[in-house]
Amino acid sequence: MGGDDTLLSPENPCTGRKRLILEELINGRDLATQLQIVLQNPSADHGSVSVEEIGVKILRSFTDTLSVLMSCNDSGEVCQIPASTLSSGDQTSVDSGESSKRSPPVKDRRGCYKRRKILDSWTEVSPSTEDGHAWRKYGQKEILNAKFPRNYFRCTHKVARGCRATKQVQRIQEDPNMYQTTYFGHHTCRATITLVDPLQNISDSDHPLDSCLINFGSKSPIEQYHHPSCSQFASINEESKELEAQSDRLSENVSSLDSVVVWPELMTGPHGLDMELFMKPVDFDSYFHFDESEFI
DNA sequence: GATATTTGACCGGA
DNA sequence: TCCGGTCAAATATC
Repeated sequence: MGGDDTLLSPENPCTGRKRLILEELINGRDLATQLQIVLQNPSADHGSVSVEEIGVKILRSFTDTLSVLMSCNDSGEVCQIPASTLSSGDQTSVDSGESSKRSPPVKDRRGCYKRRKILDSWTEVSPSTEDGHAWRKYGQKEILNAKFPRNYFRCTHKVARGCRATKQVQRIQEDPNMYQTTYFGHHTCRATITLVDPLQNISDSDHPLDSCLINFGSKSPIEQYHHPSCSQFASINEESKELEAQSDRLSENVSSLDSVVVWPELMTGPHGLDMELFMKPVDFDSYFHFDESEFI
């Protein structure tokens, strides 16, 4: 429990991918530098390399990186895309393969899910279940040998923005005034507004990991656990709601890049990636077009 | 009418 | 086979 070092552990299948990601990012950075030089001195002789060629290479680099990231994510976390969203109306075409095992009524799809793997989870004990996020309750279950039922919540923006964050809340038997909340997954619905500040915290701090602790302010839980990948993203203060409104619009465009940017370890690798690349908000869409549908 | 909650059914891992 | 996690229809609330 506690720190999730799965990303760093040797047996983690993502470790090799991380190396690939790093290599691709470094390659992309070098190509971008090369492009910058060419653009700054268009008249100079840069050999046979054209701007278009460099651009294609950069695009390919980003595409490869995203591909590796997506494959890593798929292996570690179960994607629970509802059949309705996959088929978008044409259920029979999608169902042709799986339905051979069992043919439930099309109307009743209850229980059709993949159980979550225990990854990316952390627990908090707090007198309040409030954490600044919008949650929607989707289930309640009596737990064996537990006095109180367990409540299941998912992010309100699950459908709208594909946010897969969920949590389980259970009152503590010994102290009914306290709630044990177990979080699963990150909020991708509003991660974009925290892209700059948390990373700056990391860079400014003498102890980068300290900045990964959750700060709940007045609602601070009695007990906190380190979140595997800087769980400050999971809690946003109330005063940030105005920012949130802006980020909501932005997140629809760049949510697919969240997992790329929030990796602090990418900035501290042996290759010494340029921190500015991550600190400054970059409008990638202005330069590169990503077709997210390719990864779904 | 839209959104949130309740609750029984269902599935899959242990 | 049991139990925990999720789905989705029914119901409640705004």
